[in-house]
Amino acid sequence: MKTESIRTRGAESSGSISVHDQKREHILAVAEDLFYRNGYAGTTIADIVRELGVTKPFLYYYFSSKSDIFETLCWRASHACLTAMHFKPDDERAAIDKLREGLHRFAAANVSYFKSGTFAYREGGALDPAFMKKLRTMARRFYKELCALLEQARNDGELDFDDAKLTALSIGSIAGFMYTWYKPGGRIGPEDMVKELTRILMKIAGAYSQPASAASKIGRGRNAGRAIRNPSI
Amino acid sequence: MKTESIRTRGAESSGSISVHDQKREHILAVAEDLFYRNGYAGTTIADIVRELGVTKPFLYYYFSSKSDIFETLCWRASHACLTAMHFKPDDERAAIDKLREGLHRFAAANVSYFKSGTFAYREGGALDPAFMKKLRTMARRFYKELCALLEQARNDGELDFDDAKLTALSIGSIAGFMYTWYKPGGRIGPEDMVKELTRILMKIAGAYSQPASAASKIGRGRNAGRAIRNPSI
DNA sequence: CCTACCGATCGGTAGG
DNA sequence: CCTACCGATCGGTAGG
Repeated sequence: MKTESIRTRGAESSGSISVHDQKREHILAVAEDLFYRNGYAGTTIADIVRELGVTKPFLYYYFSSKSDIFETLCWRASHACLTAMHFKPDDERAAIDKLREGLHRFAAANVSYFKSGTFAYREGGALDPAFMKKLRTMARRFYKELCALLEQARNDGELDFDDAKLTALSIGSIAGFMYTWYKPGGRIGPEDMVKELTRILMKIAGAYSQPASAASKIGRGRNAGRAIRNPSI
Repeated sequence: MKTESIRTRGAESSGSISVHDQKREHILAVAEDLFYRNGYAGTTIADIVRELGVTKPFLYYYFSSKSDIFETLCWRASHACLTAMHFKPDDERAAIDKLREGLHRFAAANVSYFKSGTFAYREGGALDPAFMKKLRTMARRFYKELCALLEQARNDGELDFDDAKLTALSIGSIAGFMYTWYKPGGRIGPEDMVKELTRILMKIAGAYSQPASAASKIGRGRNAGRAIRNPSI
């Protein structure tokens, strides 16, 4: 497969995965690609088994239904993306540093799960309402955590933005729509893509400065224009 | 069909729309809402006619097929959003000013068509390949025009960004994913939403300063709840 | 784990 | 002979 370079799940990479789980993962990988390309309703069980070279009852031995496969994919990807802003309660770092790390994790998760990361948003009508509710709760927590960090960092004088919620939604949107244009193996490799995306997300938050490695590229002073807008800082 | 949408919109605002076109527009409005909420495959002809309180043959008198309805909606919205960066050849203004106007038009079109603006991306599998090709050509031109303006304005010393294509795609992503969170009648009215979105888009491009008028606070929108369909800028 | 097959529901159209 | 529809049902295909 093409995209497993970034997605390193523990058991899978250590080789201790059972044959049963291997077959399950293969079904999931093929189904993920078909759902990504043709949508939930546009993908039939017959499509999946044809691509796998197996029969329908084979598939139904591993999964109870079409939605079972879809929800498994959906949950994995959404969980990976939406827990990026979780930090341990004893993490005492500055808000701006936690934000930068969290947004980097968020960008990395979205690049890694670019096929299924936003299934929940695009195919909400096809999902079980109870399952959707759990995903919505997780998404709400993500935005709550992101908004809190944004406002803390702004109070610290590190950020410049108007509306926290709208800023957070814009950040989520860049990752959420990435599936329409990102393809692995393109002009920009996955690692550089994550770095660039993180920079753009920090830009939306109105970060005054970038990490030293990136700041060297800027010829014209960033702080000159910003300082005029917010003389209080 | 696809090109008559402009004529229909003009007649709509002047009040001289025929009874035939009124009924056609009513079907489109109901179908747009259902496609938006349940997706293309998740919406049946039976759903649409039930919501309308008519029969299927009534609907098939106005449209030749389910995809005919969908493509009409898709084309209108995509056309409105993706022509935002068109400027007359004799427009001699500075790139930064054209960019700001174009991004404002783009934000306004996406707010106005928040239900159907990104049907083409989410439901590509359901659309006719030839139709999809026309949409992709239009999208490519949008990004080409946007990239050109971005690079011109950067050469003028007005912008600060790394990669033009990635910046343009990020700008498109914010508008493209807005359908997941924007609802008219929310905390921020449509006019303020367009202004704020435009500011955020300019921020991604690395604009050093904002126009004075945009510094106004967002809050109680006067026209909250009324979607702006025809933003003449 | 396959062959064979089901209940239901889909988009689209017949005659009047 | 046209328009604007209605009650009933078509052939094909979906998930299971």
